[in-house]
Amino acid sequence: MRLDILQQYETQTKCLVALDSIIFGFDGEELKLLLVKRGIENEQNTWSLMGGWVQPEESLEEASSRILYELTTLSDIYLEQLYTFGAPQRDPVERTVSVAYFALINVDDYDNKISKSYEAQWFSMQELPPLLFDHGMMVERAIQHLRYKASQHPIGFELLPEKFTIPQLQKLYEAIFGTELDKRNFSRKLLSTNLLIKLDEKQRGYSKKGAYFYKIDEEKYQKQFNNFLNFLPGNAS
Amino acid sequence: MRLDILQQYETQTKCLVALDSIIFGFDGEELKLLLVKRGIENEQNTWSLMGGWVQPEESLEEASSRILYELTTLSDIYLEQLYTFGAPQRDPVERTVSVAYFALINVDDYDNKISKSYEAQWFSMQELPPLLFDHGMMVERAIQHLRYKASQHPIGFELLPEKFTIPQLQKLYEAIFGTELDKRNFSRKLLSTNLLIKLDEKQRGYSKKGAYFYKIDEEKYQKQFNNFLNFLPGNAS
DNA sequence: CCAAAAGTGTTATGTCTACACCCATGT
DNA sequence: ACATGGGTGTAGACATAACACTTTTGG
Repeated sequence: MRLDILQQYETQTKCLVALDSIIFGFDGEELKLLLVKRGIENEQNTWSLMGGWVQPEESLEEASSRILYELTTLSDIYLEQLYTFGAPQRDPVERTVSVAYFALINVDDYDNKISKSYEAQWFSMQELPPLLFDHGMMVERAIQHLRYKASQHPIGFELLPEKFTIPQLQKLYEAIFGTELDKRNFSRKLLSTNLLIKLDEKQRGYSKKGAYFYKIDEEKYQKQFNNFLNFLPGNAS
Repeated sequence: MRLDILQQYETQTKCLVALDSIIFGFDGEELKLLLVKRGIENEQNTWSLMGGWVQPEESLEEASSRILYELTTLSDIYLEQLYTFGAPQRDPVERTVSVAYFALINVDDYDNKISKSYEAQWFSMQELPPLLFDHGMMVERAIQHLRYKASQHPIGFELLPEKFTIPQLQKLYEAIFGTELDKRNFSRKLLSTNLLIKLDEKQRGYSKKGAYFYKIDEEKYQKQFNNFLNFLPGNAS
């Protein structure tokens, strides 16, 4: 029996194992996706998700943060495994199983630090270019998952700067769900979680009156990572 | 650029890609897990999830149904990708990335047809033996996911025979959530979905009065695979 | 002073929860 | 006739959804 099993290991064909990151950002108005240009075979200059290979001594999580760091020089990013894609012909060069991770970053944190070695660009979710391989499916699944997560967990904050206003947050949720929300209901629901701390400072320049900044109550946020809100808008029948 | 990329493919280390199935069943009283005995190195006679290797020409989904079929001779089983486990040392023999799928089957469908080549056995979720590798983590994640799914989607039916009674269904949900539910609220909520069709036939033998059988309205069930119930019990604060 | 966005309360509606009694039948 | 599980209704609490006016201030 023991030998049988060890022989089994030897006779199996191995696959390349890749990672691809669906990187969402928010610029205050629109939900964005970060893509890189990748030339490969006759798909030269196709836009693609940021990806890489898993290294012998690293876990999948480690690999995906490393790859994200290589592109953005950001660490401590919200990163979650999404789904694994392994259709035999998904990569025409060679069979590759790809584990997709989805990441949320604040566009402002990123913008300056962008590594020059990648041709990377933010795209509006409404105007995505054609994507490499099955990356379109990955993005589709990621947006679904983002909607679910945002409705159940206070995950939306990950996409905003440390200090943010309620109207900014509302715009973010409107962008994620592709719908309009009532600002009175929105702010009441949100504040009722007691996860937001109101600051004395107001946002200047955007509106005349100015909106108060809030920050997150990190402590409660960590503890209370369940039982959040039902943010599904009124017209979700 | 093109050559660079192709070279990259060649220089990457490949991994074994395995599949493991978390197979849930329900016997009318308890939620069960189907495990197989697997002797390997000094872990001989350890219980393990049913697993296998992905073959060169098959997708991950195909591989997991094939493996499930090999064990149960059942096809058309509810099967969903759960998570991919890839810690470098998770399999001491050789680095293996394992894609975990979770499956729901009706214990009655299975029992007779069980393939003799595997030493397989149903275990109560309360009395699981120690499991191989990181299979315990897989099971933990699977039960969490089952709870989520069962609360959001009419997925519980997959674990029951074609004809079932409301009390059976309630027992199933109680087993999944590890809690007691109010039968009046339960049946009202459930029937309000209009996904159940009441049959003329009554269950005999279990109770004196007998409970009516229901079956699922397949058509609606397929269409309405969203916006199901909030089944979280009253004490879920 | 006016335009533009911020901020705030109330009411009606629907949903959820808790709870208790009668029904059908096999023994 | 009685024990066992099946089946049903209601009232109070709570959450949601719809809705409009006042405030602030830069230009």
